[in-house]
Amino acid sequence: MSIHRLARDLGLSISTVSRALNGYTDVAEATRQRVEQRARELDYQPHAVARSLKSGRSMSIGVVLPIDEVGERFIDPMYSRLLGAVDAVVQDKGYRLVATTHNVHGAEDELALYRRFLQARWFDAHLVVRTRRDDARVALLQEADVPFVTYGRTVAGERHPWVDTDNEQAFLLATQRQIEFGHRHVALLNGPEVYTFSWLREQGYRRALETARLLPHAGSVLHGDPTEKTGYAMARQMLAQAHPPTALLCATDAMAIGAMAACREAGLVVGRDVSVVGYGNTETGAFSDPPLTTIEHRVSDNGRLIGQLLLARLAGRTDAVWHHLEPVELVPRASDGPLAP
Amino acid sequence: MSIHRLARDLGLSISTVSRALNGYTDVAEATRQRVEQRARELDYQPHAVARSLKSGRSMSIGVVLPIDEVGERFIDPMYSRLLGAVDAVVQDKGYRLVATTHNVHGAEDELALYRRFLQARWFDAHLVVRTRRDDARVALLQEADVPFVTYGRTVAGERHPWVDTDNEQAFLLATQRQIEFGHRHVALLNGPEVYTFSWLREQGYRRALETARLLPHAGSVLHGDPTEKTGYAMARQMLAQAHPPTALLCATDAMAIGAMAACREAGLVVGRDVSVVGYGNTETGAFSDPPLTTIEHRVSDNGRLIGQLLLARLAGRTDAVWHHLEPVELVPRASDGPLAP
DNA sequence: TTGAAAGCGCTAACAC
DNA sequence: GTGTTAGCGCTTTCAA
Repeated sequence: MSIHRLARDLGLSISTVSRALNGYTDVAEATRQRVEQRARELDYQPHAVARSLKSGRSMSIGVVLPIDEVGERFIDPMYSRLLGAVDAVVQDKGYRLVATTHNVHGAEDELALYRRFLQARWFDAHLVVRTRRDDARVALLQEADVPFVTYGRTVAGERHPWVDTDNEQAFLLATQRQIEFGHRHVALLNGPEVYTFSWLREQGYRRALETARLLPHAGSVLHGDPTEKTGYAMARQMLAQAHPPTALLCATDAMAIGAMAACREAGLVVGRDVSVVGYGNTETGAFSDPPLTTIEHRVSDNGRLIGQLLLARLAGRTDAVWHHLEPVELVPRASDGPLAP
Repeated sequence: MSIHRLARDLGLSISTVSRALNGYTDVAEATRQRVEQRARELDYQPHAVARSLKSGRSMSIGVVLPIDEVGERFIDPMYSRLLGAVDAVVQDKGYRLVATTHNVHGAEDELALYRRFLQARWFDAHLVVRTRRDDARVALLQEADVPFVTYGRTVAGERHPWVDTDNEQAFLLATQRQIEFGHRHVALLNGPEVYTFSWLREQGYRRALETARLLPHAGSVLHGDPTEKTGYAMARQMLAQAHPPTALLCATDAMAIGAMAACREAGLVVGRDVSVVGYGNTETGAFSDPPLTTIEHRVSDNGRLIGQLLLARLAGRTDAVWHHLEPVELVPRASDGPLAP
């Protein structure tokens, strides 16, 4: 059903039909009624592509989701919550958040993918996740002058809108807590080094140690994928040291689940012999044994704010709040505790 | 950079440029070289929307992902693996899998969303996930005569392409195993009743009981969201019965994690006093305490096959294998075992 | 081998 | 208040 057929059916010109349907005032009320009625009956929907070509806007916002090396899994399930919240907000203005995947080890590199999207004008705006400190995607988007918001900061942060959780504060809190528990050797099982969030978390960790006049032990910071498997492997490596750490701070709850398994395997009781802390406050952590001490980072709130920022940019507004650092909260549970004497 | 500007820059007509770039043979080789060279230099990309309007194809495949009641989370993280695999396959033919979300409790119902997509011709093909036995989306897609593949079966299964895991066999295996362990009261903590997979799993469960000449106890099948929280709540309810079950089969690993927490809370040792089995073979289950006995269901293989089926349908081929029931495998670990005497 | 021109379905300026 | 018409950027027929 095209506007052409609808117009013919009604004995009107297509322009009149178009105007009736798009809320123009210079259409007789009776005509509008008739058109709307018939459009509903015939289940008419304007052809999205044709409308886009004419208007120059696709009414969709793109986000590229990273897939890990085996091409089988979004790096972190929390993206689900983030995207759901963004979508809910932008929907009100007729926009749609559409997600595509990028296989980290696929043929095309991520930057080329962005370039294609930008030049083909696929999206009216972009959401960039999993930022790097020096992020080429940001440079690309800035150059193309297309609206975008990043989830996570970059070194160019003052020149683009971003929303982020306070990663530094999160690991400052977690580290301080272990120090207060009497731990002197605290290890950080961090995420991949290239990402801003990993860098910030390490900053928080180091700052807490410094404040307590502790020196980070050699080899007490490891980097790797935020998965159970990696958390397990890292924890094993840590515990095999001559002087193993007594507290393990993990970049995600998933890593902490893996780390706890390694501790059990080494005959340690988590929460008594060794402290383990996660990040993300997932349900899994809440129901693990022992329940996982973790960091709550309100992903949905971040998503909603990102949605609002995107809408503001799409509306050409530059006066909206450009940056938001979401505070975090430590959720104390049973996986950490005082250093055993 | 439009084809117009590129043509002007080259001193050629846009039609010649178009043909040179699209592999037509009636273009002088020298001209083609020159055009391709310059296009690369100027980083020309055809406008995706314009091309779509002309060709009638968007080169994208849509999938609508369900978001749960709080609008914050894809119902199941395994979708990530599925979509990654599908995307990897269809990319080879220039297609792109794009995911949009649907909030189960949002303003617009899912069917209306599909109707909009179909009439606006957003996608060349659709992937339908989380099927119901009588699925209105399937009827809609069939009526619209647009290529689609479902992940999961429907009652109309013989008339549309689908890929599914053998849910029935999975729970037949899991139930049989408990019966062999000596359990006589096996409970099923199932997913939401409306979905085909829940129905099939219950079929498998009942079939195993019947074969062993056991009657399912009253109230030994519950339905709910596939989350840790729900698994926990259901298990609590089960264990509070006068004659509680000694084995709990869960629709997902996440539910099983929750169920195990409830067992611990009731003072039961999982794997000794009570059996718990999950489904999905997630990393979390592998590293839980005790490690979770579960069902492996090769999501990525399914995704690859779905991709191939979609491509076949998009190419107008109807001779391709239309249905695929992927076999499952039970992964024995320590969360279940012989009935304590 | 190349260029002119039609047209995909729609919106919006302009004419009546 | 309504119709005619010119594009949006591209592909593809047709004529040269």
